[in-house]
Amino acid sequence: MSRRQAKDAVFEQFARIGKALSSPKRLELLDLLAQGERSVEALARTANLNVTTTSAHLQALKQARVVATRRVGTKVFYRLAGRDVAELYLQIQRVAEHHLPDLGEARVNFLGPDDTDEVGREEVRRRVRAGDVIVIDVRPEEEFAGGHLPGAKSFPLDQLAARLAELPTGVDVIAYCRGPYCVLSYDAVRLLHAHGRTARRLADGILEWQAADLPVESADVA
Amino acid sequence: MSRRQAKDAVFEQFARIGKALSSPKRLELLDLLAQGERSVEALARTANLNVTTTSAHLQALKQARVVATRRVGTKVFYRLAGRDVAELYLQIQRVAEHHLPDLGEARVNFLGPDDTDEVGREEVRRRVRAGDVIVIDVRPEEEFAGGHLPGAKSFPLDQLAARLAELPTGVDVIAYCRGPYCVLSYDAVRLLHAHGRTARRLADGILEWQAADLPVESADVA
DNA sequence: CTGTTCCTCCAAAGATCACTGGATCATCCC
DNA sequence: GGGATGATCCAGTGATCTTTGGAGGAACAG
Repeated sequence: MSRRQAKDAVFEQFARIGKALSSPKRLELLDLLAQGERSVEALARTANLNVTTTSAHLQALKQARVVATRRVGTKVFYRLAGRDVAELYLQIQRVAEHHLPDLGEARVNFLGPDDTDEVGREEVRRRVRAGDVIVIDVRPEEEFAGGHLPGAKSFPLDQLAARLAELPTGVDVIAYCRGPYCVLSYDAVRLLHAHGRTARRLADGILEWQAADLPVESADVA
Repeated sequence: MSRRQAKDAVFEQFARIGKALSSPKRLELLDLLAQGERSVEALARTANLNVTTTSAHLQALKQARVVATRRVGTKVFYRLAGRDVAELYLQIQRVAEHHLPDLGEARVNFLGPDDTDEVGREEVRRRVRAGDVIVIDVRPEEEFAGGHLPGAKSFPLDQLAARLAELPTGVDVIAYCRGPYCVLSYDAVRLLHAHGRTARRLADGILEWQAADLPVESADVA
């Protein structure tokens, strides 16, 4: 084998990772998997794809070794192959945010106007320790169970309106969800405002929290 | 526009970055650009592509905004759009290295057997400060000029054999080049061994050095 | 203005990829 | 074993991507 061929083979391997990340649907699947393992059918439902297509995309991700599987009965659960994959996904978001002007527009169309206040990670940590704030996790319950901010309470967005009474009045509320491109915390804060509460969003989400090596609680549902 | 469409539009933007990284040739071009700006023709020559194909790939990278251009006379110089792009590329390498078993084989085929000793970044820094080691940069001269390790001397691989006399005997030599997948430092160390010198490689290259926020010298050719 | 250099655009051919519906396979429950 | 569920495999179609040669455009030197 010539050196040129050998060199091509190396870049061919790198490109396997790149190819896995080259489809919007696959990135959406990775986005979901970054929150915890999921069955094929659950992924298909959330990503708005039919099961066959979803399975095909998952096979592509699996061949690039960025996801791994676990079988439980008739279900197959997919998960990210490692933390480095989540970091790679975050880095793509970062580059896109920094260099693609069209993303800003797409973001506003999806998340709505920037009418909610943001809070940084450090402020959240400080005020949770001080106890003068209530942090709510508005993702679906399973994702909360898979890992959440220390001290956070689970208030899935679709239960929030019905469970408003559980939130003490007169205390600042901070909502968070998957990341800066997740609509749940935006909707949650708008809902709380509509009910006269003061509420803000964590600027990013659980993924960035973990990437910053901040502590995460899991399992015991609060 | 429905929420679903808006969400798809966001992932569409992320995928623009992923698509840019989905071709082995484009990754090879990025690998070169990570060392400094280059003209289309120079890139084509080094990557073993014809100019038309190279230009097409560069347009793809440019549309994804991961590279930028600068015109000088009749030449067009391409460069990475930012440090975050270099970090994205490194993260892809990291994920590939960690999860793709085939990469190990491809790597040995390209770089040859693991018969050379490696040195870590910290040891290099320490011994450069102590002055009991000579560090040589075996990349082409232009890349050295674009930025190099503090205290390093430029000994492009193709001049190394002819300039052996300039290297004092009895002092350890450490060679480095672009990164862990760059063949130059491997060849340099083997050449030095063949001439009875003691020589080792820096485990990775200039890119990782910069990513670790270590200082880099530029311009003044030593 | 003319010729040269370097790059980009265009059109065509071949390869690869995404999606779909139907069939098949693995597992579990009864 | 029979039926149900969840996932994968397969074949076909339409779309997209890669590569190539040739034409065209920008900058420059004489």
